Amino acid sequence: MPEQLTDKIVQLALRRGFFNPTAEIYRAPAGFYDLGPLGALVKSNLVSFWIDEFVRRETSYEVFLIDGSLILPYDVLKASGHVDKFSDPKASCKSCGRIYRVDQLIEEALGLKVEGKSLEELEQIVKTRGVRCPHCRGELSDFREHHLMFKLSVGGAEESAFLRPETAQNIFLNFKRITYGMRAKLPFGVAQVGKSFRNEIAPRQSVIRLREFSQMEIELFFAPNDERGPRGFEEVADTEIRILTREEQLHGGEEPIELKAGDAVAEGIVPNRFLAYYLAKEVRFFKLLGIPPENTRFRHLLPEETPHYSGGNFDLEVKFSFGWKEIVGNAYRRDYDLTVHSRGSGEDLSIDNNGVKMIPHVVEPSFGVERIIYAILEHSYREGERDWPLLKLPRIISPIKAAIFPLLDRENLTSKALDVYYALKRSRKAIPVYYDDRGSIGRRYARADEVGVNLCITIDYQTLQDDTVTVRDRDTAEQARVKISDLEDLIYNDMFRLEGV
RNA sequence: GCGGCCGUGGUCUAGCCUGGACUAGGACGUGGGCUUUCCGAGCCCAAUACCCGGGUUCAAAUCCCGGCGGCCGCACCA
Repeated sequence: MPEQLTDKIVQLALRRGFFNPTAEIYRAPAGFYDLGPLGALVKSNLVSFWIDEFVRRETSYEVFLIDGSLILPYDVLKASGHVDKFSDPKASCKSCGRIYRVDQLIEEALGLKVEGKSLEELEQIVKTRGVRCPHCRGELSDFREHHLMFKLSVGGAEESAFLRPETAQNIFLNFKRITYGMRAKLPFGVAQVGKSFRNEIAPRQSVIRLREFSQMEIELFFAPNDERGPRGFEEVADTEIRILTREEQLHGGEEPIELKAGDAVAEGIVPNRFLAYYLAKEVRFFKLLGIPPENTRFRHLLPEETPHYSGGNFDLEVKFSFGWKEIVGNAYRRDYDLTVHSRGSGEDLSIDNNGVKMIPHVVEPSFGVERIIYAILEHSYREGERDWPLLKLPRIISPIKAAIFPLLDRENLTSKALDVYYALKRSRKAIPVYYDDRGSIGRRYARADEVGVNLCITIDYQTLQDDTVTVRDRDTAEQARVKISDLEDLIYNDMFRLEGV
């Protein structure tokens, strides 16, 4: 059985410090991962790049970046619907201890539809109809709700609260202040990057399904009757997007249709231009991250997969070695969130749009950070191009931008190399670099390639004569000789080199 | 959460079935030393492992039970 790509990526991640299970030395519960030194750099680079592309350099409307609390009071999540929707009724068998989902047990045993019934009602049904453990016929007891949210109690009064199950809620909670404080006019966006928490039953696949994970999200607020869409929509209207339609899925098909973002709206497949704008933007974003469009598709979620208020959800799925997997969720949530929070809080969250009072609609692209990191790793991993593995990370994402090597471990070369290294370290540009003089030069190139170091700088005997060094490019392995005085700018410019668009 | 398979240094693994000679072997990697004038060269030295707990036994990496973790399938996945 050949070794799978996922195994290789996970091994590399462990070995070289990209990520590893949390509290490994204690064998802690699954679903938590720490980013190591290189992983932390990759994440920080990815987040910065995303903020650049979706917030700072956004010219179609204003996007405000906020940073909200991870702990949210019970009432917020009750109003949003999470308290009710994010829990499953469970019970355990008195004699064998197995745990079951009560609703499924009843449906299987009695063929009854019990959706929407309360825990107490379900317990009644089990008791009166004599539903028993399917495994050992034991009596069922200990009926309780399994929350997919982590429950907390806050302060002396032990007020009930949860770790947020998505970043989005903070944005709705801050909506009124942002519209006032920033004098925001529709359309405008609010972005947030941060942790979310879901107490998954079975977290799996390393960093793909976590109980604690990071999201990069935008809530884009707009007037529902705004058919012009974002400023500059024309610029992205020709972008080809690949959509796995509902019809195709109903036939069990896997083939996406390909059409222009503008046409997708015109043909009524994508509900509005704001959503289509993001779909097009995402295609470009991931292309820059080394994930080609042909390895992506937008899956139009089926009606039963989306909440009743959804105006259409399109998951951006990427082709991994183990199959297609969602890495961005794009949801048209209409006015649901602001409406329920108006009702829940008693605060009027409508907005004055050119003299008309209204509750704006919202489109929400939500990016899963860890999944994207994993996708980038898989798509940049190369075997066979060299005698060792090579990680062709996008240059802007790679954790280390340059490595400094003396050609040989000789005093005159190492001291010169360290001079170059410290000069780069001290630079105001704060470029991540490292110094290595261990083993042969070839081995050092191999070590650098394996973690995607963009450039390798070698100090040789000629350096001692004329203050020039060789610069080796990771992707071509070609070398150029450059002046030491030009190095800082060269490395700095190189790390912003984008390929793909 | 259910079912199946699995858990040996940093990584991959040999050994487990058929308990004892296992002071647990190897490869790669790592640290140190020598060597080395541009793509994992070579030599020497060193450190590091039987997931945790209980049981059976004169004796457990090996057999049994439980926990934790991993993989796969089902379920779940705003």
